[in-house]
Amino acid sequence: MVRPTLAKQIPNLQQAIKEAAWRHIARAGAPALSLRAIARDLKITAPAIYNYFPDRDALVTSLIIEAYTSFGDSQLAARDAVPAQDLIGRLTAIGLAYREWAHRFPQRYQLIFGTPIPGYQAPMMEVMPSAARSLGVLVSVVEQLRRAGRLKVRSFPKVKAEFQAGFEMWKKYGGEADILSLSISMVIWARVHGIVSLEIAGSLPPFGASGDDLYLYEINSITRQFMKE
Amino acid sequence: MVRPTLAKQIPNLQQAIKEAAWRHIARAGAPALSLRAIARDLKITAPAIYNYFPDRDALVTSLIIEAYTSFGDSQLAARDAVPAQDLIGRLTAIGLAYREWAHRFPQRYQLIFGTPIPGYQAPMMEVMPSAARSLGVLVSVVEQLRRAGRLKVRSFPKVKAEFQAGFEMWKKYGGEADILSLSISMVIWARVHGIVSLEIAGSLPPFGASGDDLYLYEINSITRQFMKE
DNA sequence: TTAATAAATATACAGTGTTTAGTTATAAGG
DNA sequence: CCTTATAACTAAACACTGTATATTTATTAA
Repeated sequence: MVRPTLAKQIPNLQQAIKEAAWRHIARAGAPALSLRAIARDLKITAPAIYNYFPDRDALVTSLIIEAYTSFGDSQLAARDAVPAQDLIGRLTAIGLAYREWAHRFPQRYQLIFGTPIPGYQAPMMEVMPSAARSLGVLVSVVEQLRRAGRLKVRSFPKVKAEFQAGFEMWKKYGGEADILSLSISMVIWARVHGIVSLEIAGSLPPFGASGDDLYLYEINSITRQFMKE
Repeated sequence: MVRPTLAKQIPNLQQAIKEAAWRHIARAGAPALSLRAIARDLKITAPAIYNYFPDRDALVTSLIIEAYTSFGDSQLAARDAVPAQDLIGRLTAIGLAYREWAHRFPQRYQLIFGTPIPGYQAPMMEVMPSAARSLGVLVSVVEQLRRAGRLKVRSFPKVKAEFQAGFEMWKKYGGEADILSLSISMVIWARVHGIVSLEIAGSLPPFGASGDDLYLYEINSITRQFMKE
């Protein structure tokens, strides 16, 4: 006396729910995500979704993890497409891939790095692995530059003492990296995020012929300021 | 046969609605803003608000303009607190004031620069004046540096041709400024926004004893990279 | 065949923004 | 002073939302 099959017409409902959610997000943005609209799409009732996700936030968390994974894949692919010796080339490549992914999936970018769902706060414990994997690509390249003695920083602000612990957690997921590498990665991330988030919000006009000249300028500023050679 | 007074107990309902809205935003964040909750606060019914704002988005727009004004005030005050001769000092001052304001009013910062209201898109025509006034403070200092021949840029990416027109609009509001000054202001803005937005979202740990060392580091990076002397 | 059970539905509740119709209060004109 | 025009407000309803509860359906194992 156990369980019946889950599927009638739809073989994998859990997956189908997420796919329908992505369709809605792509069309109307993350805030417009509605369980009832998803249910209508799949010709089921809204409470049926609760068999696969405890509540709407859990669905959103699941989507965020998927987005981080997609983002991380593109970061890894960009890094590994450049020879391991060419660290500056790798840094540039992941920088460009960062913007490219964000522009290809602006709604996903806002889902991850913005706060587009009203009362939602991402549960760090669940999201951390996929988040650290994606942002860890940058850290890994910076760390290798540091080990090669090619970091051009005389002094750098230290993380506040009581946050050192939380910072150490990153090391677990992102591979063994020095605090300095993590800190510099944060600055780089902030700079890149600054431009990309304003671009996506439509607050920055496109610079240059293909609209990415300002971004390239910043990527070069970063390498010139922080890296030797 | 004309019009009656608008107020019974509440002398200025329009203002009272906005104040109640700010209270809710400060407590629960912008996405939690609810016309019915505001109405409950003021002991009126929700549709009564429609006598003062055509819809919820109009109320939000009004709040955004108020926020920009408050932000602009703090920018102007910071700039004018430093002697006009000390342009680098002025640049540093408005940079610090930017972060200070954002940390004092994180909800307002997200209201302006994030996208915290589900379907809302700010109407540029209405918001532009107050937005340009506040961001124009940065532009004005950069422009004065340019006129003094103290901009350290060999080449800088140009704004895409078809956006030149929209860029010219900024000049109307932000005072007469060269396109180069506007462009450099954009980069500076993006860098500052990158850190501040991540800080406010809780994604950046505090650096240094008072948590602003990383920000100071970036402000100095900006002046060292773009300005002479 | 029967009993167990996962999965779906039906229904309901409390909340939202907004529309419509009707009411109230005020101020001016005759 | 009293009527009338009208701005401002309320009451009720509509179409939504997420979610809880109870019930039904369908499947599978005993």
